Amino acid sequence: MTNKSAAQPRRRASRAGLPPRMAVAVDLVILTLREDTLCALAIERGIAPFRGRWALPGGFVRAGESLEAAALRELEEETGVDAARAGHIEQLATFGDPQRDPRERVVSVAYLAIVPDLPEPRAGGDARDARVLPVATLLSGKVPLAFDHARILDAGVERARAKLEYSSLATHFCAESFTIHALRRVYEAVWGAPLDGPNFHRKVLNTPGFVVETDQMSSGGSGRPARLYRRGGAIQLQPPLLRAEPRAP
Amino acid sequence: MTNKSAAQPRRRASRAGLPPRMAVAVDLVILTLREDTLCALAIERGIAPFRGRWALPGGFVRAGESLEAAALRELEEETGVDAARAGHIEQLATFGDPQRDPRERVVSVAYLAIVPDLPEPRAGGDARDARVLPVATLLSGKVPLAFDHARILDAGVERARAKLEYSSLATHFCAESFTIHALRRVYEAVWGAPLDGPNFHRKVLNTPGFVVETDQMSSGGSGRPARLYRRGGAIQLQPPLLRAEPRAP
DNA sequence: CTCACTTATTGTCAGTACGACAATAATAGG
DNA sequence: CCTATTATTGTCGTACTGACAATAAGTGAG
Repeated sequence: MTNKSAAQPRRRASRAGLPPRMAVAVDLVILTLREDTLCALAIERGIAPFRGRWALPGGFVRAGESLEAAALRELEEETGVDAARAGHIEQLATFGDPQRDPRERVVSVAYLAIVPDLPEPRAGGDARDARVLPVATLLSGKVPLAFDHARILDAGVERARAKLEYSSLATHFCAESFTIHALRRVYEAVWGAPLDGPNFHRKVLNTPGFVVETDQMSSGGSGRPARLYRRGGAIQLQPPLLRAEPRAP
Repeated sequence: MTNKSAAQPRRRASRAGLPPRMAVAVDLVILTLREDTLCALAIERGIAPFRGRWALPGGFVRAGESLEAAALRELEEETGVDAARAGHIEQLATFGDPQRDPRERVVSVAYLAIVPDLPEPRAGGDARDARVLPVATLLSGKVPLAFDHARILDAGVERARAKLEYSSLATHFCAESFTIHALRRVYEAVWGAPLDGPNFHRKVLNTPGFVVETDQMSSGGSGRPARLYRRGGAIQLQPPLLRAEPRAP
């Protein structure tokens, strides 16, 4: 050890000269609504490590491929959904604990994707099975997730919850056109709390650029038909749709 | 192209077997207030590439070192501020464009740090100079930043602006104890807009857990002495301190 | 010591937004 | 035609907001 400082008079030499190389992966939190329940795509791993455990879809970033491109490629590989059909995709956070992958150092950049009407996935590649499962099930601990994927999923769900307040993210859970009621069910599913129908209705319509009216109405259901709306141009909601805390009497 | 699928019967084989390794770095957006102006720490690079250009402080992640540990280590190396004295540090985003570093593929995880009373930095290591410069100057384009650091800095400033609304981040720009006026100057500097003093005062005191009263008063200035407060336990502000849009008459 | 000046803090007030909930509208099914 | 069901609009009291006036409590000049 005595030769260490002698060989490296500049204390940063080892860092600047020889940074360690690491594998870089992307993992995806793909959220969708199934029967008014917030669900995420999960993969049953067919190979070690964590063989047989559920995990988030993901894979390694290729040489010359941007992080976003890797995320979109994985999204399409695992779900068949291309970038156009994905409602929304954004970077979530990066997880780089030295021990998070038992094989070797892997730094994983997590992405959050929202897909309306996610098709039933098919297993393929390293996956033994692939399913859309309720987020509550995946986070309950009864089905332990591989790696640190429980933390990643939790971060994704929290991000979605927060962004519903001040962005138009909720519309990306819906199809091209939707009713205000459907939009409210998105909020209720993601937040896990009921909202007052009439007040929600008014707030959405009073938020400029959130939704735009179409001349079509919903059909088929029981009760009065509802007007259909499309996503408006707004990205940020002004004013935000804050989570209501019940008023004290 | 015809031999591509023939050579790889399993389309994932190359990915699962041989992920490319990349250098992983952390870059820091270190924000502080100097004379009511939002400033960031910048380094004048002493080595190629971008020699002579200003850049954000940062460095490579070491083997066996977590991302957060690398960020804290760089923070201390560049400013002498240890984790305890840093008001706040959080992961910002990860930048991984294949071309962002001309030498080789480098994936950089950016961190946002808030430091009250940032000491005047000293140049060292690869840096020819180190200074605390106004964010407006750094983002004006007059002093082009190295790599994609302008984007990173912009992301950091935007994060800080957003978080002032719904978190107690602003208190981390202040020293241990501070006046409401000082807190307001933080908001005004970061948002770049003046706020109404009396209304701000009331809002801060009506937000539970934002600040806690001390029994001390400010001294020395002209005018009535102000009560000193400390950071409260709240992390999220409920209700949030929304950026006021001027009321239409 | 008194007064002008400066800054901190509290008050006032009208307009607005919100949550709770009532009322009305529009369809389907019997 | 009647009822059940859902959509949409109204009502109302409270709370909050922004604009700004008023008061409190120091400093420094003379």
